[in-house]
Amino acid sequence: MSGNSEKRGEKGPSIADRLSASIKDGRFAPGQRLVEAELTIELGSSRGPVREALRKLEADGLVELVPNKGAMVRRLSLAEAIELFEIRTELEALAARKAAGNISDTCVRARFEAEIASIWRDEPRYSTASYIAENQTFHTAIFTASLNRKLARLNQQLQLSLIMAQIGSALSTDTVLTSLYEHRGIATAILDRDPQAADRLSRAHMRRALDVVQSMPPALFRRQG
Amino acid sequence: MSGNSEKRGEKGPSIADRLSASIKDGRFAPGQRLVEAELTIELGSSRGPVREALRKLEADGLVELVPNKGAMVRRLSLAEAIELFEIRTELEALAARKAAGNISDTCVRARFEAEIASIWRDEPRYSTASYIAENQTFHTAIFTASLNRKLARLNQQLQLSLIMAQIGSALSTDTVLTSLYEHRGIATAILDRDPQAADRLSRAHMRRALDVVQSMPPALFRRQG
DNA sequence: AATTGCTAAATTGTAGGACAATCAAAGGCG
DNA sequence: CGCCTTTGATTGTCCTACAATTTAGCAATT
Repeated sequence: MSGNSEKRGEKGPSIADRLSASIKDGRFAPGQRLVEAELTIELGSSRGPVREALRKLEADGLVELVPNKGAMVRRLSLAEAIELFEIRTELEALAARKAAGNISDTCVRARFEAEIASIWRDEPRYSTASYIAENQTFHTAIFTASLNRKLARLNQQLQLSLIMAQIGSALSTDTVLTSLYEHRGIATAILDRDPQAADRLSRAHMRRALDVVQSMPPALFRRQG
Repeated sequence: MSGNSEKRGEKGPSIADRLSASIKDGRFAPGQRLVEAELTIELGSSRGPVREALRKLEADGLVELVPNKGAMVRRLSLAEAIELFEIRTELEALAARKAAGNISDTCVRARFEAEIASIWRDEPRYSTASYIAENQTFHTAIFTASLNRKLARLNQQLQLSLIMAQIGSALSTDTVLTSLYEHRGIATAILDRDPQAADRLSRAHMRRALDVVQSMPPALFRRQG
């Protein structure tokens, strides 16, 4: 029953990676059920690996797993989004402080500058999708520069991508522009080796982003929060 | 090949729970290899569930999974322990602040007081093992009182239990006593609805605990860190 | 003697089939 | 109309088998 035989020879991305990509792309919509048998066919694999992949994605917070019911693409309630923002505020501020402390290292600085280069572009951001990607890249760059691997891993688990996927469509160009300016401020503080400013600006950025999220139409979130 | 047939009727703890308990108890030593076939016999299950359990424990940071090599009980390097402390400091301070803010709620207060009751006992702590358990209970109580479920889940993933299991044997009674007094200070600040004090005392507690960890013999940690 | 190369064993990764356990909906009955 | 039973779908688990990979041991060469 191996409909596709093209994957024998190559070591392509793992099952979990492919599923993860499908979710982030929106190919699987939030709330959609993920039936093991279907994924087995879709991914050309067997139930064992599919189950393991689902467990991994659950740990990453991308899917919700209900015993004896199955898996579905996770959809955050407003309350959950707020909880995530609270945590993220602290971790992001910590990462920004540490990044500012590490930025004297030539290697760290070079990599950081390269990764955030796109924020200095002045052309307006027409596509919210591309802004979401840029936003993700920027925040990840800070966590990378913190040189705390566990912190960088937690960044993945805090589902910024999920939140953005849920509210992204409702972002105004104004919001995007403000966010961009704040990014520049944070980046400048880090490059200036100013941990205090990096901490302060990072927290201000998160607070404003939370305000934006809270002003979104409730329909974007799962009810019962 | 079901050596044990006692689990058919009852819904006892899951495979992952039993493995997790075995690791935290120290029945499986840090660094020990966990071979799927052996666990299959030991747990009276089959390879499928065992593999899924190992994946879950990896996500919780209890075991290390190397592709095509297998699983081993995780052993932290000193650098990893320090990274975890950095993160934990921020999250614990956040949890303490929020707990202090929520403690006016009668329900939250009652539960919190019940869970931390043991810290008011004045008898000396002879057994480090029981102190480790008491310590874990105390910190978990704070995270619970924060009413941020994601935060409570992260608490589990920050492997306080692993760190304690590694260094526990080398703890002095002096250290234990100091820690106990600091716990009382934090608890008092929370019960007094004083977020600022809870934040400050929590950070001080973590800083001192980190100092203790850093003064431990390096042999307790995995090298290459 | 040390190093290299090869074979063999051990272990993981995956496939596929089978069946019990559980949940959700459909239908029958008072 | 509401409650109960049945039925179907899906997950949870077990089993076997085999390919892929790593590890260890042995042999041969330098």
